[in-house]
Amino acid sequence: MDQSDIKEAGLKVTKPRIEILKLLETSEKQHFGAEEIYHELLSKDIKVGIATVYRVLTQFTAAGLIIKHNFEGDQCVFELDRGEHHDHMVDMKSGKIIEFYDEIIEQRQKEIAKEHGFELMEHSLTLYGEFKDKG
Amino acid sequence: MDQSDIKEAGLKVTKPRIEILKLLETSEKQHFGAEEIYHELLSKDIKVGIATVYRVLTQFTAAGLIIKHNFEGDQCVFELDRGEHHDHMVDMKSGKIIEFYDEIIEQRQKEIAKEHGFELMEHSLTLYGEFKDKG
DNA sequence: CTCAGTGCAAACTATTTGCAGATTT
DNA sequence: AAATCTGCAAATAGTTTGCACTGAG
Repeated sequence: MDQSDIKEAGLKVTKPRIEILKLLETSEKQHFGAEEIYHELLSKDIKVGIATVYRVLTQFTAAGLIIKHNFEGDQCVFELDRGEHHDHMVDMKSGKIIEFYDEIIEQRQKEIAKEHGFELMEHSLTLYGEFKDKG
Repeated sequence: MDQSDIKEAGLKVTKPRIEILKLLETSEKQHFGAEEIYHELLSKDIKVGIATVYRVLTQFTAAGLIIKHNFEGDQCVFELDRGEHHDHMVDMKSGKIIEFYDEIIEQRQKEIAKEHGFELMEHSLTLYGEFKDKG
């Protein structure tokens, strides 16, 4: 359950932390901006400060509970780290984000890094475009 | 020459524009942050305001003369658009950036987009890590 | 001469931080 | 009780904008 993840991260189990993690775990939507999380909580009558949201997100990111993304645009986006790496496709009209994983690309990245004497630590691949309507 | 590119973009040929473009065209370094460009010009006794640097970079980006990147971290990075698409490897220690291009990855991206009914407009692939010393 | 461009300072947006009081353990 | 956490407001960093003046065409 939520609580244990928080505890294992060396953090006290507090309301804001429980609620933020719960939101990320149980929402259909997977990607949230900080302000978005903040408003989401407020709308559920959970009182938090935006500063706390940012602090918690930073701590969760450091603890590896969540992942922080720097997509195009001004604000960062967070998602639960479910342990399975994936990349993203971002719909520039609707803002919708979907995930994908491609073994060939993953492999090539490793090879390219190796060819360049580059120790690969992480990578970010994002496709920007638009989902075509299916009907 | 510089001037014509600026003119073709529908912009007047002014000192700040000429100098910013020249810097990007002639520097060994290919990637610059806005503040970095600003200080680079000041150090050459070219007086500009930081606001002008931002405005010019925005206009050049809109005109397709340069490309704006959102790497990890707080600030955007600009580089001349030499017309050849490429991705980046960023050394997280030194900040050094090198470019690469891989046809296999490019192809896979197109295929993946197609499979998802996604009209691909642009993409961003960045590898983060560290260059290993060669000696 | 006209309109776009510039510098400055003020405004903004996203995010961070100091601090005193509140909570977790 | 001790240490961490929180909310608030103030501070930052990067970037943008309003405005009166300057400069390109």
